[in-house]
Amino acid sequence: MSVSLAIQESSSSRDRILDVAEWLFARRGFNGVGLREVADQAGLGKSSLFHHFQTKSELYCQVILRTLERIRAHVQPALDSDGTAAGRLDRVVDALIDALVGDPPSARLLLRSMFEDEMLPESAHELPEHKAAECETESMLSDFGMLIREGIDSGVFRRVSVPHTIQSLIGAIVFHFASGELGEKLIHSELLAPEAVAARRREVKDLLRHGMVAEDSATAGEKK
Amino acid sequence: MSVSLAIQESSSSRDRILDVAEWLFARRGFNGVGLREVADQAGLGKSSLFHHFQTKSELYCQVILRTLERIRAHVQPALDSDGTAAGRLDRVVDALIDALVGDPPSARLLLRSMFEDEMLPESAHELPEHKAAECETESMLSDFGMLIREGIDSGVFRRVSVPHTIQSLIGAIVFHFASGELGEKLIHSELLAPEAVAARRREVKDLLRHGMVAEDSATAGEKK
DNA sequence: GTCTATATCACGATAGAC
DNA sequence: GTCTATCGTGATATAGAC
Repeated sequence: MSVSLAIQESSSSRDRILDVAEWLFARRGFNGVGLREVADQAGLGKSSLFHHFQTKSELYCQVILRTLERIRAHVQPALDSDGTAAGRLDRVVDALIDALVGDPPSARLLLRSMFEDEMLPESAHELPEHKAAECETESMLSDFGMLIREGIDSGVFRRVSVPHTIQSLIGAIVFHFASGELGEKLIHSELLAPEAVAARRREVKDLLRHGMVAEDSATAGEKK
Repeated sequence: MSVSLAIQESSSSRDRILDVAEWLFARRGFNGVGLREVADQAGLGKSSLFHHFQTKSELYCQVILRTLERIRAHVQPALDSDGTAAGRLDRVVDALIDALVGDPPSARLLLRSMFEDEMLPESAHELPEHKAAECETESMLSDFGMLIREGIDSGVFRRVSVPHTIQSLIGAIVFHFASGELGEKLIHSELLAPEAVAARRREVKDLLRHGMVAEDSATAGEKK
């Protein structure tokens, strides 16, 4: 309906295909999307796709890789910024949310890609795009980990488990923006509405800072 | 390989089909699973499935519903328990983790089901199993919300956003156990290994209690 | 680069014997 | 309740004209 639209009329066929495929793969997954539908929405015949991408897997992997690189581009300045680990983590959270909001299908696409690897054909795992995507993922998770580790070592953060904290961050951020109808029913708003995005930023960062417990200054150390 | 196995030889055909389908749908999604494969692994011919389930959609919806009901059965006692909202929330977290760990495919299955609804055929949305599953989901989210609301009203929790906190909880808990290879690479352990599960319980509950910041008793109120 | 036409295959579902 | 056989469809991918 109003979901898939425009996509830019003045771009190259290749970019139009990638844009259409990104939306479709995000909403219905690798196996749920037919190249016929991609071709139609990109304004081409089905066979024309194979002049731009040799296989469906290659198209898929290029979509994933492009999304990861966009996120990296958003997050890198925050990682490189100055200040305490806590301040930088806040900026990373903001940058990650910026990236996901600026590329609406990306949250779902990434969440799906995390557990749809095994339903790609064997051959897809040999594609350079696939390996590059894996590498980019590892690299970003590693950078997040180093930031958290630095925060612990400098005494700014508790002695959290670094990998578990990364998992919680991904869960709290990426999952939220991937949650679609379920999330929108919960928050009674579109996930990408400006106030909803602002609220999400605030809630995630406050949760990271204070947890859920009220007035921990007064009762800290007493509980547990 | 070592993933799909045994499944109980002494159960009814119907239960074997449900068990096999649960594993397969969890790993590859609705469109990624063929009834041929379900039948093979259940030890039946493909056509025999249609004597137990009229359509693939019906099989899928019954798998989802069964999973939701198992989770409800685990979580209900925690919701009904006594004590502060904080204590009950801890028990709910534990119960939810118990449920996900006790039914290994369930985390992925649920995460997938949250955004695979729209790739089911139209007819599936009219199935009683589908409506029951939607109802069960809403009901459980509502119960979580009431618990958090009560914690805020009684002054135990900060004035968090209830729906956003639910989203963070789902993200931190369900996503983690659905994250598969990615999560296992991060934590350097199988997700369901007892120590890994114990660590996850601890990390999630500590994050809810204290956030990430160290020694908030000393610096509370100074930041922001 | 894009098209039409087609090859090949797997899918969900049905019919009907046993 | 399970089977074999089959129908109709839509998938990825290819061949080759324009």
